[in-house]
Amino acid sequence: MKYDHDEIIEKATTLFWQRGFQAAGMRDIQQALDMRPGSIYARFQSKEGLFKLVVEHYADNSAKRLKQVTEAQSPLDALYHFFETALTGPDEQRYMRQCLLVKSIAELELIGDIAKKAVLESMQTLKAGFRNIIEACIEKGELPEHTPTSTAAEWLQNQFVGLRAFALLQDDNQTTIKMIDKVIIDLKGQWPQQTH
Amino acid sequence: MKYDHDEIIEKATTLFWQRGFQAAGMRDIQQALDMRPGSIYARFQSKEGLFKLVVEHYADNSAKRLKQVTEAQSPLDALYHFFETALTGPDEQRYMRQCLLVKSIAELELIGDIAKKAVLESMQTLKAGFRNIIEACIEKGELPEHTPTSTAAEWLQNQFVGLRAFALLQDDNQTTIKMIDKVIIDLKGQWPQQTH
DNA sequence: GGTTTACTTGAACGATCGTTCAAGTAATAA
DNA sequence: TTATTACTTGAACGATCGTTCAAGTAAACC
Repeated sequence: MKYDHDEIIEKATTLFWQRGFQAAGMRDIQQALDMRPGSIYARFQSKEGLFKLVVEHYADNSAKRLKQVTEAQSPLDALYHFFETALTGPDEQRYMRQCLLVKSIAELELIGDIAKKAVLESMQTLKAGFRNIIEACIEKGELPEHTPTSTAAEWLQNQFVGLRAFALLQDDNQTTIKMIDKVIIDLKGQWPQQTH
Repeated sequence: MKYDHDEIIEKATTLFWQRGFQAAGMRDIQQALDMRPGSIYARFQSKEGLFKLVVEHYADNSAKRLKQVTEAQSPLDALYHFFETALTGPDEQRYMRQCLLVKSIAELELIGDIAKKAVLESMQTLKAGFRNIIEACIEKGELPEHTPTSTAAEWLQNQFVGLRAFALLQDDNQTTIKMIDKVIIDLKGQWPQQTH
């Protein structure tokens, strides 16, 4: 085995993150990984098989970072910095502002069933991660007791998705930070009632 | 001229909306429009040229609907219904839940410069539309005077983007409506201060 | 030492991509 | 009536797509 597995996955992650599944051609992949087609197919069976591993690797990484937020002394502060880091990176890493999973959802129909399943399951994993953060905030008294955990988790993930699309187009970090501030304000704010 | 221009654009819009720019192949387009390649190229010069017209048509349409919201007796109620309509359509029109522009942003790098410009300009148009709605709400006393118009407009557009991605994956309309309720609550809520 | 296993190479495959073009048609202008 | 214009047709182009495969290499196991 000539090539290191983790190194391959990381290089592939960068490429798919920058270009998306469809636009990253096999020849791009071959060049990025410095591997010949036969090697890639012997290991990963197909472009989709490689992408599936990339998605899982990405989701694992994201889940780990959300867990760190949960375990911080102030989960709410940590959440703020998590958003800030994800959304205001340097320009040469601008592609990272877009969530790989969300980007993949946009092209979900042409990805293939195996990787599609991996994407949707990863979204569920992240949602659970956001939920844990909310619960940690309540436990530490940073959010009111009556905060509807499940709804707030879905809402928070949703804010994250929206902000990543927003930050991708945004040149001014100050504006992005203002949006993050608003998220924190609204997180502490009112929630819709069950009854209509 | 055998084919009606508006009809062509509308059929093309449906196809691009469902599939995206990249995934909609020329042969799909030929079939959807019932036109041969030569006809398409004589009129639109390229796939990108057709897509540009589709984007502009879509943006015009959206802008028109936002203007109707602005002119309603209760812009805030109208805004609510605008969100509801866009996000909870029937299942066979699920593709419409995704904003064509946002979907296009995800594949902005492989679209070509002409259509790319059209997409970004259309986003600006819609942002202006949201801003007008905010101003109308303030004028009618449905939102506080001190609401920061520009920030709120960007925020509102951002919520819309996030919700469309959310609703695309969401089977339960009740959950989506809860999210819309939250948007309206937060729109009336606090806004981040300039100072840090 | 021989066999197996896991991986690697790179030329080549068929399919599909966006696009071109010579030729045809029908309406309008001169 | 002829020329021009705007559009239409469908076969075909070269490029690129994801993938295959026969052949080679190197470490592991018996």
